[in-house]
This record gives sequence, C-alpha cells and structure tokens, in this order.
Amino acid sequence: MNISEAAKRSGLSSKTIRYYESIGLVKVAKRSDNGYRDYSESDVEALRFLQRARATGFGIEECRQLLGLYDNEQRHSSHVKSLVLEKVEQVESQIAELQAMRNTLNTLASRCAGDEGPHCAILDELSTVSGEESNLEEGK
Amino acid sequence: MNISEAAKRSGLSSKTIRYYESIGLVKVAKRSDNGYRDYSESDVEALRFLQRARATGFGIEECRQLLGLYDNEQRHSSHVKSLVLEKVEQVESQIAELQAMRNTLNTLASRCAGDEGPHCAILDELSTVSGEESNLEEGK
DNA sequence: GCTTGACCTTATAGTTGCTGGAAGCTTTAG
DNA sequence: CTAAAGCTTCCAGCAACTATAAGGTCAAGC
Repeated sequence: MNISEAAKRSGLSSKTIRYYESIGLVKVAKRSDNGYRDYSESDVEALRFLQRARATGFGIEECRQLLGLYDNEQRHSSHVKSLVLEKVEQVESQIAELQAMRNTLNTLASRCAGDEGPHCAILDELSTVSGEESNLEEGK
Repeated sequence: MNISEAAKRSGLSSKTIRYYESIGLVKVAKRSDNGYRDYSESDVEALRFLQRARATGFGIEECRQLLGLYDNEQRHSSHVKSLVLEKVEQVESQIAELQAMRNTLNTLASRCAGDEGPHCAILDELSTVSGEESNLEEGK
C-alpha cells in the first residue's frame, strides 16, 4: 500500500511517516517499481504503535526505546513498566507547573476591574519589583 | 548598565535579552561609546515585565500585546483581563490533556506485571488495533 | 493521445523560544 | 603585559514536525 493509505491506517500524516523514516525511527520502507514507498500490514502496525506512544506522551527517543522492547523477545516487562512510570512522573510535574500558572493567572484576573479605565492590577503586578508585597505566587 | 547587569536585575539571560531585541520585543538598546548595550532602569522594568509574563505562561506574541497595553495610557483594563482569561482557558485545556495522558499511562502500568518475563500488557495495548476491546481511553 | 488532478518523490526552510559556540573586540585585575 | 572576563555579531541546533517548491507518476475522461 502507498504512504497515504499507511497514513490513514496508522493515524499519522504522510509527512510524519517520511520524517520518522528519515530519523531512523522506523525502518526504511521498501519501494515499488515506480519508486513509491510500499507498506505492509506489519509496517502499519509499527506506525500505529508509534502514533499511540506519541499520543500517550512519549518523546521520539522514548518511542525508539519502546519500539526496541517491542521487537525484543528477550525483554523484561519490568523494563517497559519503569519507562511508563517514569513518564507518569514527568507528566505529573508538568501538570503541577501548569496548575501553578493557572492559579497565578486567576489571581491576576481577580484583581483587575476589567472596565473601561486604564488602571489595571494585572499590569501592575507584572511590573512589580520582586520582593515587594504582592504575594502573586501565593494565589491569594 | 551593561547587559549582564540588566540580565541579573530582570531575571533573563543576556542571550535572551539580545534575542528579544532582535525580534523587536524590546526596543533597540542604546549603546555606550565602546559599542556595549547600555540599559536604564526603565529598560530593566520592561525586561522584568517580560520575564514575569513569560513565566506566567504568555507566549512571545502575547507578551508583545501585553507590553503594548502596558505602554498605552489609553488602554482599557477589560482588554488586559480578557487576555489573561483567554490564557487561563488555554492552560486549563493543556492540563486536561496531560491528565488524560497520565490516566492512560497509569492504566497501562497497572496492567503490566513488571516482572522478568517478556509478556507485557503495555506493549500489547500500544499495538492494539483501534476498535478492539481495550478501552484504554476510558482508564478502567 | 492528451490533459487534468491526485498522489508520489526529494530537498530545503520555517515553526517556538531560546541556547551554545566561534571569532573577534574591550575592559579589568594582577 | 598578559590573562581572564565581558561584550559584540553571526551561525547552528534543540523537538517534532509542517510547509513549500519543483518535479515524476498514475488513473480517468475526452
């Protein structure tokens, strides 16, 4: 099957598939007589695996590891599990960062009248010299 | 003051300050006789504003808008507030995405024995054809 | 047989927000 | 006087693609 069919079935774009090939994340596709890439079902399986792993938050290099384990009959499932648990931690710390941001933003918004006038507590806070009594971080 | 002093006071790096100048986010700094950039207190104030806004989650283009409002005596605080509230929404949807990811990862991990054997539910799930009864998304 | 349009190919550049390094000034400390 | 630190500019690179250009191929319709 041609690349666009493989794209449709894997959920990746054709561009992304070529890109993954170019960085060696998937093996080089075999070519038809016309020079087009030609994919088999098992190629699509690997592509779908990647699509899922990426959507689940794994980076390219982590996908490379996962794919290596996927292809390795000698793997230990504990190894796979630890990659996943490590990723959970990373995702959780990202969540915490974003929550802190959201709290700061909400605090800023709550202090601003949001009217026709030019005075704005948000701008005041953003320009405040660190160390002045603003307590922005505390989300009061 | 020289750039490294401005960097220290604003919380940005010298590189970042030069970068902001190069993309027109801050006005071109005036130069001393030796060709070094020379910053005033009010320059530092703008830089600090940017440092805060970036840390609070605003992108470069959003910072440009905020800075425009900061410098505009005719602004309406409602305009600033709506920028902030829009950002809150963006941050919240990012949080939701990451939480979904985390749930998926936890579900994956919980199904994997994590032992010496090669069988691994995580790899099975990641390679499952969409539409088969896995219910990964539902985080069961 | 020819055209049209969809699909394929490669190669290159752009995205975001910086960071790092090279090569070459000036200034400062010993 | 010399060495180190600090400044300058410009170019490359990071992640993970996406967009664009310029071209080859294929299937359908006339």
